[in-house]
Amino acid sequence: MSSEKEIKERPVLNFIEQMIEQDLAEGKHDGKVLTRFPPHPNGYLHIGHAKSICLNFGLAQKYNGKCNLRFDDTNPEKEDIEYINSIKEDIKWLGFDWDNEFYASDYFDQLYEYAVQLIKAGKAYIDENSAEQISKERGTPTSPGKLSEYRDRSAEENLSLFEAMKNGEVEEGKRVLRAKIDMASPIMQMRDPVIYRVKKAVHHRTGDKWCIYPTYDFAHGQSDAFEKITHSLCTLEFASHRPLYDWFISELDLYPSKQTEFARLNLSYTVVSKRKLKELVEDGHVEGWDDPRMPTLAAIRRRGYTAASIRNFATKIGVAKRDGVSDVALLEHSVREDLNKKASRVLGVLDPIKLIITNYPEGQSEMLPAVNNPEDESAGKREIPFGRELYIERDDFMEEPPKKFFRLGPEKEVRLKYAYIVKCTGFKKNEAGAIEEVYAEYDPETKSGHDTTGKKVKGTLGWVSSEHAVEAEVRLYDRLFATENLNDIDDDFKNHLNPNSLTIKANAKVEPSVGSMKPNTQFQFERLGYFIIDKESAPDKPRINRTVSLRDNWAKQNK
RNA sequence: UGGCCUAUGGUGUAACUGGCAACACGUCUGGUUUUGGUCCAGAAGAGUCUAGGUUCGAGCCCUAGUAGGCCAACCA
Repeated sequence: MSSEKEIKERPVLNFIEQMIEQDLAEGKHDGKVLTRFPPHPNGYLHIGHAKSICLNFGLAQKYNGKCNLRFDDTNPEKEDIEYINSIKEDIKWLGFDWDNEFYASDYFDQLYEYAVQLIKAGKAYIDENSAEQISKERGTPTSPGKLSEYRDRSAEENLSLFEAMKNGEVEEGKRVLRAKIDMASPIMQMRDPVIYRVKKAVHHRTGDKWCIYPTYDFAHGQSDAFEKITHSLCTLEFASHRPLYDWFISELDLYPSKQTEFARLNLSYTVVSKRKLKELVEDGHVEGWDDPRMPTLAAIRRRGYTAASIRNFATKIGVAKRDGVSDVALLEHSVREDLNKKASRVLGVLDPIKLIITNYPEGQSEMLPAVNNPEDESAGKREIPFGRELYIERDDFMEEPPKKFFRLGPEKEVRLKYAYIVKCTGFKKNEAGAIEEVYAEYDPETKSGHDTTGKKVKGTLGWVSSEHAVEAEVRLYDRLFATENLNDIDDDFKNHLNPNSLTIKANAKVEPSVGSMKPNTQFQFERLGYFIIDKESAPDKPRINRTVSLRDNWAKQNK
């Protein structure tokens, strides 16, 4: 019995946690765990980065370690300070804080010294071939490369040539520093990789101090080592760089940080690639990087996803080496789960039609108490106005309803949430044949909370008093793409965009309390979904974004 | 004529390191409900890529295949 219990309670560890616990058990790194999140400040963070952030910061928390934020800024041509700020904002929003804020550029001096050291040891040389020539001589994965004609220069000559590079005496593309390793290696990265190149660009931090910059391979591993990172986690595509990562650590006798690769996140019905996202923005398929349909953290936040829901999602998808596609349904489940407990409920009508209670006195209205959150009693109550003329959802009335339709139709009875039971007595159509008004009679004895009739109805409808309603613009978002797995296609991914990813309900009617909500307030429109007041909402006409719809068994049945 | 990685329900992960394949999402039933939400109860769905081998016993180990991914930027 006890063993059975132990099994159940045994924590499920991913392969990285298993490795760390083994390292800890063996007393490696003095029992320390130091990770880092190393973004390249050349774009906005997306949900895939969130996985990495949760992993790196989460590991540090779990094992009482630390996690650095390090900007991998080795290419001044592509980087921008704007991105640095947005990256920091996103990480903080996700609920994490870094131990140190570092930049690869902090290490440029040291890196330069290491390059010199390599040259002196005969382990690096200046190549004067063009990029094209170098590429050609590198060979292919199945055939060995050719030795560069410059490979065997003396250390002295390399040194002075390198110094000339550093001093700005060399044009871009004319000379590079290469590590001298093995041009026949089956690992392409080991075929004398370029480790320094000339770039006469102003760096956002070092200004014009340098006109040569280290490549990723010469900067990343060393930066890890300088910071004494114990576990350097990166995505699968860097696996073939690991031998080189280790080579530098060994040749330069550095702290033995260990690189471990895990599968990046793929999400169904969207793309998670900076390049592709950029294309969507630039081609105008979305309104910007924070268009709520985008998988960027800025967009997700604007859409109304909570940080907790993203963290929970990251936990649920786990970490492994096999690359697959996670289901957005799990992401959606994660927000619903979080918001169900936190979001206040309000009434709103997206696609309004009039409902007139013909036996309710004209000019009269009353305030009715409504529960703010049935999942959280402490959220309290509020009062909402009821009157003779209401708006209800167009979908909630059918002229010829099927038997399982629990809403309004001729002769049908429903409860108006927090109010009365009403019975439909008729309706009016316009010339086009669309329903314009629905008529009903209410039973005063069925007032919510005071119903003495014992009457039972199958359906409950949301409504808004037309006299008191606030008009709002509601944006309904659907999946950005119509294709589930965008990795499987062989045509342009933009052909798979979902044409209905955005629906704007320009004249939604919402209960008065919504009118005074501040931007970024989240709530549930009962029976409809979770929503957020957009950050650019206008006070006179709220702009509201739908985060996610509620699960809807009725809609499912009717598919 | 290469190297590295991966393969478990529809999806994502587990399987105490060799002992009846589990959890979550999704799907489907039923119940509760003044949200067709939540919640509760339950069901279906894989025999672990294939073929051999080791073993009393293999998803885990070995061999050979197969399939997929990554590697040939002066990107990261």
